Amino acid sequence: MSSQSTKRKPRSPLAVEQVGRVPQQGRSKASYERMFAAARTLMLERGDEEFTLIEVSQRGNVSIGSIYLRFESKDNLVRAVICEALEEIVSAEEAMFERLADEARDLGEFVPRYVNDYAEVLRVNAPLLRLAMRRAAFDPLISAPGKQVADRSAAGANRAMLRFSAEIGGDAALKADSVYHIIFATLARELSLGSTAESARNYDWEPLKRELARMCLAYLRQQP
Amino acid sequence: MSSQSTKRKPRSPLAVEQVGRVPQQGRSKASYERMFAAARTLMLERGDEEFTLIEVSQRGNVSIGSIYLRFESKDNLVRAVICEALEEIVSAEEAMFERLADEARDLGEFVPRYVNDYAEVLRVNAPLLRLAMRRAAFDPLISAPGKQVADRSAAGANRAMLRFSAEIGGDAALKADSVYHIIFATLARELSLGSTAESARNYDWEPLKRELARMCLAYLRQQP
Amino acid sequence: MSSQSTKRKPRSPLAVEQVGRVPQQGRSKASYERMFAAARTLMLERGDEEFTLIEVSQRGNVSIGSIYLRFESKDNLVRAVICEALEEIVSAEEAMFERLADEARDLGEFVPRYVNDYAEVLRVNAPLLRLAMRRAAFDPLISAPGKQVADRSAAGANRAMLRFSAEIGGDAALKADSVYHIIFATLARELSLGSTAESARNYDWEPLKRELARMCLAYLRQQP
Amino acid sequence: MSSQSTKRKPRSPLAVEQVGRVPQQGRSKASYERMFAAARTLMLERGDEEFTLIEVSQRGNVSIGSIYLRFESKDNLVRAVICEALEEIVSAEEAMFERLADEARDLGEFVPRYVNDYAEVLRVNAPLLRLAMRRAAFDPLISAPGKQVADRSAAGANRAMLRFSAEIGGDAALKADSVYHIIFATLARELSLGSTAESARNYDWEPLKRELARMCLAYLRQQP
DNA sequence: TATGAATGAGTATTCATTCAT
DNA sequence: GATGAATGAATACTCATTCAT
Repeated sequence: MSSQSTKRKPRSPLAVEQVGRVPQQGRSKASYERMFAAARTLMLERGDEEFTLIEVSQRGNVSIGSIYLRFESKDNLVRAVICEALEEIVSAEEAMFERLADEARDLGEFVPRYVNDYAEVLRVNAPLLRLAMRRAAFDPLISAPGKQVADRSAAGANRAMLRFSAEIGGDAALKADSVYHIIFATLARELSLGSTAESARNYDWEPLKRELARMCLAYLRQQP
Repeated sequence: MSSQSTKRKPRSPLAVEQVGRVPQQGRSKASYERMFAAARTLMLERGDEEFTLIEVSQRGNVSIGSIYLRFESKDNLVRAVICEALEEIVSAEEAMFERLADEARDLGEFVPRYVNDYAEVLRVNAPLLRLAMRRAAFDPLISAPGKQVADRSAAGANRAMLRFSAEIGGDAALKADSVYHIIFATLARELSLGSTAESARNYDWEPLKRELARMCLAYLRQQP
Repeated sequence: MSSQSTKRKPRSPLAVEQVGRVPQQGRSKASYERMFAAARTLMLERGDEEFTLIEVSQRGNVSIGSIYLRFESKDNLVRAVICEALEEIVSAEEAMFERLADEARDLGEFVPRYVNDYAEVLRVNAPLLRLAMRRAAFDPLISAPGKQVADRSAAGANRAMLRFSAEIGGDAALKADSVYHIIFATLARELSLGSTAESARNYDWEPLKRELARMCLAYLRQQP
Repeated sequence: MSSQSTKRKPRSPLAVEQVGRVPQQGRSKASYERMFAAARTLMLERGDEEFTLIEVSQRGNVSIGSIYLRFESKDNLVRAVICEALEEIVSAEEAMFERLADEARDLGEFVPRYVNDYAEVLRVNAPLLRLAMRRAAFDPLISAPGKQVADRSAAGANRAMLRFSAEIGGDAALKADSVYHIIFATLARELSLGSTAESARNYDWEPLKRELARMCLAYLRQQP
């Protein structure tokens, strides 16, 4: 009703906000940003738990107490960093789907572009996404929003593909869903989302994406 | 086949041996087995580092000192357990390929069976494989043998598929390799071999395998 | 009796006032009351130090700074609450002695009534009295007024008993003083005023009071 | 049956032993003694929790880890010290009762001696007994053995008095029990067992004991 | 060989108090 | 007067590794 609800974009489509309150005022905000950034940097350098609050305090130039003023625990600080990354991914995907909707006129155009663009979204966010997935394995406060992100992703991809259902032979919904899973699994693996053994991939990234798209297209178009 | 296989049983096709010496004699061997088994059990219960050498000592009924006599460090003990699991996987895969060679007469028979059987091999070994992949992300002494296992796996799959290269349209080698990667990625993801966020998968396992096989077949058979 | 009692209501017969200034005006006073009440409640719930000024600030709806404006420290806030309780005890005892003076006509009437009524006064104030005694063990700012309360108590009891000195055999003053000490010690113990090990007393309260009175009477009346 | 059960005095009549294992061998034992003594000293200097494990480690010349080898936690270390004190009190009381049994021929001899001797037992052990009683207020692992000690004490005193029941007028058992409670309460209070406000007692100790004994005797002998 | 007691560095968290606004 | 965000010192506990016996 008020101006509030009309102007603002709905912050966080994820149920993620509860972890750490963002202060709104100037100095406060700045100190919040510093500790958040310090934590983020350290997490990227070392892994999601391999850092000390003392380090955050020193790098971020904030007192230990300040950290506890915003985040109830080290865990919550870690979660906040991860959740922010999840939100960024959601935004990036949304932008990607909008772009694809304009550009792709048929399945043959859509699939390769989707594979490429989605790969790019994941690649850009891979470092924190890796931490997110690792942590989701044991932390429900990460697996829940993580699941949301994954579901959105799947839903977006399915919706996009089903715009071309006329081109799809057989059970279009089933095929689209399978395609999404296989694409995500392949890209995730290539980006070592899930910390794989062969992290230093020597298999070529570009050919894989191309063949992956071909495979999906062949499958989608195939009549039963 | 090689001279290697005639003289002694081919212990560890992997370059893994440096990690912990297996004593050949009775009492020593028994105590080695006990500490190894205790560590393996604890790793499966809690994760690859979430146990204490004291716990190994108690459960395995061996002294702390004994453990250090066989394994230079806790890390090496963990590595030994993981490497043994990798070897088991290699064996299981070899058995699988032999079986498939007898049973599958054409690509249409081979691909679905391979997907199924490989899925089973991975599923059975998933718990330790998960630990292996997690650890490989930061421990070169695991990522190296892990890479070997992966390469063997890929090579085996490629070789098997190329027996039917006549049925494959276009660049058979490229396609086979792509297929292998995509199958592995999809199965690995489904088994959470990389600790994914959506660990409690609600997507159906059986349909995915079926569609995965269809996709691969459609792709392989497709003429350029 | 004295000039003191005519001009103003005898606020605090104890040398306790230094601890926290009570503001006289409306809003200020109200906020003082709220923080005081919040502290008192928390102390009764958790013990005299087991609460946080942040909790006082939240429950009492006052800012941390306000608390420091009235009380120089957390310790002083605690002291203020305890001292108020001591004053209440003094009032209750004075009322009790006035009542007893009217009702008790001889030693045989006085002693049992005194034991009963004093027990009641202590019982009602036991929760904060317990905190007072605990703290007096190490805080001179509590032990001093605590001593005053105890001395008043002893003096009142002695004075009352000595009204019946004709009935007392031998050194009436010594006997009265001894009786007071023994009565207080026994009641205090029974009320766990001093945090005793056997806090859940199973010994019966009523018989003890009766026998305690008998013991005191037998002693007081006994000729040397 | 074995020599074990005949030679050894039954260690710890209290169910207290579970808190911290006493090592039996030389060097181990010595280090145990050092950390125990250091903790005891610190507790007497500062109170039962007002010390740091680092201090124990330094004063006792043992590593922090060693402390945790014997005591699972700081709390358990504190408990062990307190429990040992409780056991000493039990021994001292037993010795006292044996002595009194030989010396006291009638109630008139027994009561004053008992008051004196019991006062001495409590006085000697007062410092740790104070800590014991304080802690018993919130720690069941102390209140339980504390209750045992108190019950033994009461039972011993009752038994001793009832040897002279012929001299006691009326309900001897009730009177004896009342006398015990009142004596203990009075002595405990005088020794500030329970951290009293007037810790620096100026009332005379000796007269109180004398009058306390008189009071009890007058009461016990009084015919109903 | 085998033992297992001893070591001690390393870290998340709390909360009374201050002081810029 | 009033506020409440910021401070930072202080402390129990873990566990891989060593080495005297």
